[in-house]
Amino acid sequence: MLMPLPHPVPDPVSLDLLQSVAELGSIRRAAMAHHVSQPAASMRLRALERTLGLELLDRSSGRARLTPAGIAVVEWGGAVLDEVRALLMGVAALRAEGTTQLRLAASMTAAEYLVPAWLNRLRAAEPDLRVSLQMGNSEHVADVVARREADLGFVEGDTVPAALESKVVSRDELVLVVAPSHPWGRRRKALSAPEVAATPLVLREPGSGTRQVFEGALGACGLSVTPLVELGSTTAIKAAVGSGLGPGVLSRLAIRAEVNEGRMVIVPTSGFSLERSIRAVWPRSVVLAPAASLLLAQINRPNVAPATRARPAGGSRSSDR
Amino acid sequence: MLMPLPHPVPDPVSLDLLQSVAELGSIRRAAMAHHVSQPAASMRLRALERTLGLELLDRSSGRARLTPAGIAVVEWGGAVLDEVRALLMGVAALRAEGTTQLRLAASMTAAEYLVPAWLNRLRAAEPDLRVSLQMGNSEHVADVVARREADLGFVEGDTVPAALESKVVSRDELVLVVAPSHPWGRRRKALSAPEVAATPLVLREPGSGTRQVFEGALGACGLSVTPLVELGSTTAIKAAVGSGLGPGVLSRLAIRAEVNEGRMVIVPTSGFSLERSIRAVWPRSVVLAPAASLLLAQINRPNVAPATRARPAGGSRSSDR
DNA sequence: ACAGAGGTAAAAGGTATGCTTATGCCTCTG
DNA sequence: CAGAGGCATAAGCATACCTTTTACCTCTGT
Repeated sequence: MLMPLPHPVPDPVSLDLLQSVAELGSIRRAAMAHHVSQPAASMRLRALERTLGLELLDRSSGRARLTPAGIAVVEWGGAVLDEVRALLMGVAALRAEGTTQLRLAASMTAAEYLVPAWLNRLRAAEPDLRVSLQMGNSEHVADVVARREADLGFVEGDTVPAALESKVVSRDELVLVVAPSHPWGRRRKALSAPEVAATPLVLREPGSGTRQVFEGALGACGLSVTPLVELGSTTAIKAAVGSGLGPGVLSRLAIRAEVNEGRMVIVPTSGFSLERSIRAVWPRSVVLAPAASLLLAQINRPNVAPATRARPAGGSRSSDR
Repeated sequence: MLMPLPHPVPDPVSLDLLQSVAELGSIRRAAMAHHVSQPAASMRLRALERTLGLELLDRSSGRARLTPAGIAVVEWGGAVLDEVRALLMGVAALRAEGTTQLRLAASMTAAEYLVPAWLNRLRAAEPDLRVSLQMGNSEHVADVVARREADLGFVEGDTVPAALESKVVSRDELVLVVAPSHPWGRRRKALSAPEVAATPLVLREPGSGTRQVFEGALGACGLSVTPLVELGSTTAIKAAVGSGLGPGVLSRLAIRAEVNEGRMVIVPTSGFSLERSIRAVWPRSVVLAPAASLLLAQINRPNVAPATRARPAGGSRSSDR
């Protein structure tokens, strides 16, 4: 089970303020940018230094200058703030009901793991674009798009209604994961379908989408699953697997961070496929809404470091800043 | 210039509490895990719902259950919390002075962008390992390691003292970046060295490491730089370039998030190289400290999704969860 | 050398937020 | 139908935060 956060937690607002100090070069200007008085900013920064136990600013020369530790905290805090912004983008989209220029509908997996990042990217090109997001299962999404209640949808799977145009934008796959301490944690040889079927697993409850996909894949081999425990949420499964209860089955997207940070290990399997595409879908016979086509372009333009470039060996998300 | 965070900012502690509700299935147990009373937890969660403007929990059935929006916020919040944890790992390492089992020394670039992720990974294998981190320029790091005041160091460049063993663990590179709105934002043809030298650029101040490297690379072509403005911090340059002031020169590691989210664009260049290795270094004639070799193993074990697997097209860090 | 400007810290007062304990209501279960 | 588990409300208290005012410090330019 994942531990709660240790007690002295830095406040995002204070980290943001420190960010502004780094950008603007003085506490006074940072305070103005945040619409607070200068003493308030000074106090916040001092409180931040106290909770972190580090001297972030050198005030001895009149003007406040960042210490080396301060520079590091600015960078690390920037990563925190980026995630906060992504969360806020997602929340704003979920909340927006009327007065939106781009109405999205997405399956749970796409909405949870992909959409906020895309929105964050879209914001760079169109800061004032209002976006709304509707979540549901893939059929619901296709339905909503077909009825023109959403401009663009994101669904899992390769079967889309004939009335919809579609394009693959990402992939997902269910994978078998264990805690690093598990005997399978260092296994290199792929597990066969019968071996997987014979193993008691931490699974979602019957009827859930991932459970159905998993049962279907094993069923295609004439096998059935043997649940160890059945839990109602992805997070609960992560916690159970992470605590060493047993192997679990989860979406690869859902455990990317855990795997990158070494908190979980993917066990290779063979003999059955749990891969699914994630597709953008939109009404055929209709011109794509301008904002929707812009979003699609943003998603597809691989404006990132070339794939030939090695990712840092550690590869954790924190290094992605 | 990067805008300050919008006003209603979710509290990490509340997000962590919501995480525990998702894991444990009830507000009461989440409250116990966080060592607060049940009403306090209930109030925090209600406050979180108010600030986000979303209904996260369905309390109508006695037991509190996550709504679809709640599930999404749990996942998005998890990304925030991972970054917070990485920051706390880094801060703890910076603060730790005595009583540590692993003493690290790292150049600024490595410490800012790589070390916290590695520490986060190390924590999964050895949760109780105490790590200390010292920051400095590459010569200082090599010095500290040679004097046995650190067990392991991370430096930039390919020249290491003969007394030290070394191993490449990552790469870095200075790149030319512009705002997406800049004419060069869509340029595909690489800029030549003379073109770069003729362009007024946003640069670090003379004497800084990145400035020296950049001047050296152009100097090797018989050219010199033409500064547009000179700023004292990476963050200030990011802000200036992002606001469209002009092209800037920064470490690729420093702008990974901005590029992934489309807030900045890397302009291809040719004719001069600004690449550098990042190497781990340790004393030759000495057995590597056990914790140090464990860390090295963690860094090198590519226990992540296979590189052959397509990353999500959007590729922002938020999608890395 | 000196005056002015810009920048930061300290003190005092008022407001708001958060936590705790005690208590009541609701919903499932047997 | 009774009991248990779980969540919300209420009252009281402590703490944290922001604001304004004031004072000290450090650079800069004449």
